[in-house]
Amino acid sequence: MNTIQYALLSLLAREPLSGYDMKQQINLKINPFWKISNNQLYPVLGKLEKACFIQLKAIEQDGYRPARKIYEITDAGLEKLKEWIAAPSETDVIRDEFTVKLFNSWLLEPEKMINILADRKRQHEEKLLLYANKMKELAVRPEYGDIETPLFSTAAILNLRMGYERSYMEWCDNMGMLLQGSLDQKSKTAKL
Amino acid sequence: MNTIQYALLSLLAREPLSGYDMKQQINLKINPFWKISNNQLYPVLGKLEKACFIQLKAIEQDGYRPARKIYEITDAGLEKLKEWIAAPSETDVIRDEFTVKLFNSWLLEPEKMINILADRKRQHEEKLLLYANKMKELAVRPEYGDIETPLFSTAAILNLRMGYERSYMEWCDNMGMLLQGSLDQKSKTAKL
DNA sequence: GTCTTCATGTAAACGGTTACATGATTAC
DNA sequence: GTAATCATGTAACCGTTTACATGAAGAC
Repeated sequence: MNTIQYALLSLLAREPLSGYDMKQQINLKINPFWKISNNQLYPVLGKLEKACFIQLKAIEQDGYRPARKIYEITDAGLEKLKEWIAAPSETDVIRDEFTVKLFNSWLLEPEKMINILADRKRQHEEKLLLYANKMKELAVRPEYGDIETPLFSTAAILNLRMGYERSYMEWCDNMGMLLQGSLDQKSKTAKL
Repeated sequence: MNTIQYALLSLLAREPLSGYDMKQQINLKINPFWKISNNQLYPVLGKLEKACFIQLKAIEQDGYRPARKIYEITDAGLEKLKEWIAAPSETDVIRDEFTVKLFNSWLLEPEKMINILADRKRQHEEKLLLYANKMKELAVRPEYGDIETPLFSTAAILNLRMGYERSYMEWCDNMGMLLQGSLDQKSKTAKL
């Protein structure tokens, strides 16, 4: 059992869903947390069904549209999931392409680097706004604040990711100022 | 060309290295930024050599030890690397197993969750200390502060990761207090 | 006598991405 | 008439992990 399989169980622990729904939720709604493609999704659903952690609940047909295979989690699946979440996790290696580029920033003219940092900040600001908007949507729901509802967990993830985006933005600012300061000093020395 | 190949070029842009050295630097020294296994490393080195982005500089033999194949970056490789770092990057999806577990925190007793959060905070504190120590090592070097040296880029990555660890720790604290507050209120109501 | 380090490499399997396929409908 | 949405699925490939192999020296 790998993380993506537990992610699917996590979704079904909240409500019965079709494969299509799960993909949407992972890629869009729960976007801060994982990603999945069709090719992974359908075989993995098959595996989970074979292992009796999920089962087909219904097949919905809405007019001309393709049939929707709705899955639900089984008792065994819920048990498996609960076991997993209680087990300790290592901190994962963050593989961020930008960091590798940053490792080479000394090869770049400071002026270019300042622009790249400004761009980068904008990207993280966008994400922050996205999360903030999702948070606003959650805050008006009546269960908001109740720690025993799924909503609480979703809000917790959003909070975590908002903290990440804010710290990234702060870093962009600091780096930008550092480089700018270095440039200013250089032009001063050149004048003298 | 994928990120790991550019990561190897990045290392060779600083100094000639053997495959073994590169693995050590990626997995240990530059731990905050990527990871590589033998199976990926040696075929990828072969590819880079074939593409003429790196070349064999020397074969060192130190007594009984296996021969070290020292590689260096070519002009073409440096050019390719510079092109890449100037090109814009998307923000990568952060795949963190813990986040998926967090998505299920509503299934867990708050007491257990409080413990998990305390553990998690400890993990990130350890990483923060690790980065802080590396930073101290860099700070005493004479080139420190000069934005045109590799050291500056390394320090920038450490700064970024330290910000990440700090924001994670802060979030752990906030989440812990929220849960604790909710528990206290519950026991109060129970007494009345 | 077993474990670790140095240094190269390979085999097999799993995880994940990109692209394609179907077929009806709605939107521009 | 082209593109997007809904909903399932497959083929081929690339990226990554785990495990194994060699062989000599030094540490416990």
